[in-house]
Amino acid sequence: MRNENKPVYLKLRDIIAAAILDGDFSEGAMLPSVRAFAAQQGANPLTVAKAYQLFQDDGMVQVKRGVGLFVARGAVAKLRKSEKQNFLKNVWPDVKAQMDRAGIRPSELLEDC
Amino acid sequence: MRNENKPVYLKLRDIIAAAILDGDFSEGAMLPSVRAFAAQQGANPLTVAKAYQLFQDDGMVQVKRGVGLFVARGAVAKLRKSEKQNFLKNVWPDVKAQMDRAGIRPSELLEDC
DNA sequence: ATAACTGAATGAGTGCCATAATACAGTAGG
DNA sequence: CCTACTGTATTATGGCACTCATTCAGTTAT
Repeated sequence: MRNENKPVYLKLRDIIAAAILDGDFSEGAMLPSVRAFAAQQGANPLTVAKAYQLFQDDGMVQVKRGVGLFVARGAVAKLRKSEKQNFLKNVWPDVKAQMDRAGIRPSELLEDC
Repeated sequence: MRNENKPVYLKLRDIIAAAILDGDFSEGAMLPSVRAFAAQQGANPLTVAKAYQLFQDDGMVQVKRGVGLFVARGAVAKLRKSEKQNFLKNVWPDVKAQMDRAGIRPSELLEDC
């Protein structure tokens, strides 16, 4: 697998990012507290905090100390753009090389286009 | 990046796999010795041995102790099949999910089809 | 025999990850 | 005020994966 070999704090980051992109948390909405999310995911609160920290560094999550963490304005578009750039720059080249080596044609993967 | 965060022995594995799939080493041919390949790649011989070990475990590389490592019969087809199955089962689902979340359409990535 | 090459095992060192146990700091509500 | 909730900092610890230096073991050619 690919998600299994990833550190917990990065897996948590992905879960949060997916939730934000899926609209589970609108902009301005409060995210689950560190302790609550830790309990829900069966993880350590500090590990959750480390995951949240990644979003704070990018300004996608605003912290109101003593209150909670909130999805920043414009975070959804910013996150989607960031995810896209990362995919095109870091993920896709390797994926394409892997496909070429394995002899996989794109038509095997897609129904449309 | 993605290859940068990967352990050296897995990067070496990929290099070897690509070389075999590209036909740089035909079936029955001797692979570079552990020390030679290590020197060539600027890696430690034991790390190279660990990479080679992965192929031995799958029976794609035959070892003649004291002589060298050789590409096993049927290894190319076996390797290509293995790479394909791994891609379809472990890589592609995550990649597709990532594309959907980031709003990337397949047509942005492919010229043909 | 001996030199020069092969792969392989043992053990140690290193760094990241995850956790635990506290303690601290800020905010809201009764 | 006080309680209960927020996020955060500190320190220590255990575990695990990766890497490597050393050494051993097998083969071949001279």
